[in-house]
Amino acid sequence: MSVSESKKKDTSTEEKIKSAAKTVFYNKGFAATRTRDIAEEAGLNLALLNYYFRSKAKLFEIIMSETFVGFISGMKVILNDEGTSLEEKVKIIAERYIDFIIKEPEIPTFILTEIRNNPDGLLKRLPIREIVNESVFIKQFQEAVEKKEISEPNPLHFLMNLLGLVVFPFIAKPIIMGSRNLETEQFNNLILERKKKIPIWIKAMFTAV
Amino acid sequence: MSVSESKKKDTSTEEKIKSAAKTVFYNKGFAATRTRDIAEEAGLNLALLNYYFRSKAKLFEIIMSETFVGFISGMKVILNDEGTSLEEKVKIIAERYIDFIIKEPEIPTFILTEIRNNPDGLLKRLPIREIVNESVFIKQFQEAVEKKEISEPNPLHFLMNLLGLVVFPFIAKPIIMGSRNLETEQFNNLILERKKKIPIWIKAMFTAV
DNA sequence: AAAATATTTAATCATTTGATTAAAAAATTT
DNA sequence: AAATTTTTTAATCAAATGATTAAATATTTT
Repeated sequence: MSVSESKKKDTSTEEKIKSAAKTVFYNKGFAATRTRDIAEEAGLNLALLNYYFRSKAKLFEIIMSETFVGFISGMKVILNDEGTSLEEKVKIIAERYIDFIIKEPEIPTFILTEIRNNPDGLLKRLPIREIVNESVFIKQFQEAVEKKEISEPNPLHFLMNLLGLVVFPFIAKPIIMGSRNLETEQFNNLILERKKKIPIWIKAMFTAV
Repeated sequence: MSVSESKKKDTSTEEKIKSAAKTVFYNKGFAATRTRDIAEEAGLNLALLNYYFRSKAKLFEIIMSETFVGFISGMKVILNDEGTSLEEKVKIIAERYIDFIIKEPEIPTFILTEIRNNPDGLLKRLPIREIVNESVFIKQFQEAVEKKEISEPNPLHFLMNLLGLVVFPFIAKPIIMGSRNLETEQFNNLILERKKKIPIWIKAMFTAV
């Protein structure tokens, strides 16, 4: 494939629609999104949407799948790395996910609200159960509990706290920004501080005294 | 007002509509809710909705206001109590909010998603700025920082972490329940454990060594 | 270049959905 | 009990919205 071909594909109509759909779906959710919003965002005729993707639902399905896979699949790899300690895993998750979400800050709210509207359908696709039940992380956690290095026996609390610390500020972003009249840059700086702080906080929370 | 009158009012058509609207709006959000869903949930004719509340938007407005006030106003009182220490405030917030949300678990997601869809309009109504900038809590926090009892100088991190630990599990509820095939009761037990744990975690995170 | 195929557009359809209306029924007042 | 007011219902409207179609344009293949 030539350079011009690949460039052409990047900005092809199909890609334009997908990109516009992402933007609109992320910000408004499925129900509040009009197909006309997507067409307008893409600068294209409405009929192209159905020409390329057959229906709003199908298009959404594609966006959602890609988003979920992009968000969660990395997690599985990190949590199954035999070469990193528990502490290192926390560090890597905090850093990578904060960087990832800063680039696409609407994703957490998007995922959580769309799962609310269709829990069964979407959850089947995500390897959450494997992560929580069979991962290297879980083994390491249980070992640490046995060695009394960790005071909390339930790994679910550990994961909830870690993900909560990482993700919650993005979900509450409008409230946080409104509470102190922050601009996006200030908000992002606040969040970036947390890349270093979260691993320290988690360590303080869970290491047995 | 007689007993029968008050009982009648509790189950009056207007109350039935409000109650049904709460249920449907909480679970699906404004955009995904059809006025017909509300009428059906209430077991009433669709036209009654407009007869009593004039429009879907007006009805939503009422539900939302009541929900927001109920959720946040208590917080302001707790954080402005001169008679409780920082540590006690954390304990009270964790306990009260977990009890509150267990009764209406959809509220956090409802609030956060509806704020996303209309940040300016709704945030004006909430006394977030006063809480974060002028509360007794803030004074106590700053004193503790000066006395080097607390290592983290920014109260926003403290509040984000506290609220994140309390609220995030409810937002991620479908994922958490799906991850281990939990029933609602098991999920609630997991959450109830956190009433005691969160104050301990917060203390561990923030007390200077 | 001609033919065939793929893409795009404008117009239109059918359904959904928020809202209204006029009449019926119920409750309240006189 | 009659008159009046309030509440409820069934039918319908109008706008929004997802989707389709047929024709026009562009691209690719022969």
